[in-house]
Amino acid sequence: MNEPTFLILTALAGEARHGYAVIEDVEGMTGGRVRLRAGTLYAALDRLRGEGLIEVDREEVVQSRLRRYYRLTGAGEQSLAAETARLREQATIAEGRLRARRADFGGATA
Amino acid sequence: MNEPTFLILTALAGEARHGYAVIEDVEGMTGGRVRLRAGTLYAALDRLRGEGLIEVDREEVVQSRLRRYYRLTGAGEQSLAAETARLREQATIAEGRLRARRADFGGATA
DNA sequence: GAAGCATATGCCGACCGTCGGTATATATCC
DNA sequence: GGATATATACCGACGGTCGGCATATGCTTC
Repeated sequence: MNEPTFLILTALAGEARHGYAVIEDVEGMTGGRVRLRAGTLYAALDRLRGEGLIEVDREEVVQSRLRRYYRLTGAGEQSLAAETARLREQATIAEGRLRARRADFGGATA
Repeated sequence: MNEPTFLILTALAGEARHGYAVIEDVEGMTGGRVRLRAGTLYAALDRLRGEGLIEVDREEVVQSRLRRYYRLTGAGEQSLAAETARLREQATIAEGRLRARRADFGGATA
């Protein structure tokens, strides 16, 4: 799973959100580092819907603008949980190796 | 940074390794889940070298087969550390939301 | 009142990185 | 002799993201 996809799923894990709200939530979540492009977001939303990881929650019209809200499905929740566990494992492995490296003073042990 | 790239960097964080050894280390590290394709690996190795994140450590000939060993550069180490921190942060955010969700019994609070 | 920005969805071509296969070559195992 | 493991490398195909554009409305600023 790629980063944008993971972030979109995480945004929807909080609560049902419409597309633009996902962009904003992801931006806040990443400290401004990631601002999803419209093309990326809506393509991913369609794809994720096709995969059954998210579904349309409801549609609202606010100030004559459509808002389509999405929510995580059970499969989406499981998928996000699995991906999160994977991320954590990989981070732990990488951190361990990085730490061992530094204990070496850059490789000059002797 | 994509997963294969991250895993390659992590493999080289342990010690200098040649291409095929990276494939094996990544396979072990992921519990057999990820077996890098030759195309993916060598393309990534070339790219990473171009970006200055890794460099050739040495070359050996074992049983008339060439082994080109790569190692992480200082920039590569920093890059991997930053990526690892990012992974951990995102995992923490996602976990928090998933936990909050479950505390809700799937949204039916009332 | 025009310009610019935020909101909101959506399409499109370009690009990057990975996949999957193939090529090449040697050694080992059955 | 054929399959598998080792080891590097190239290639076309594909998927997903980028970046830009289109569309439309409302709000703010000048």
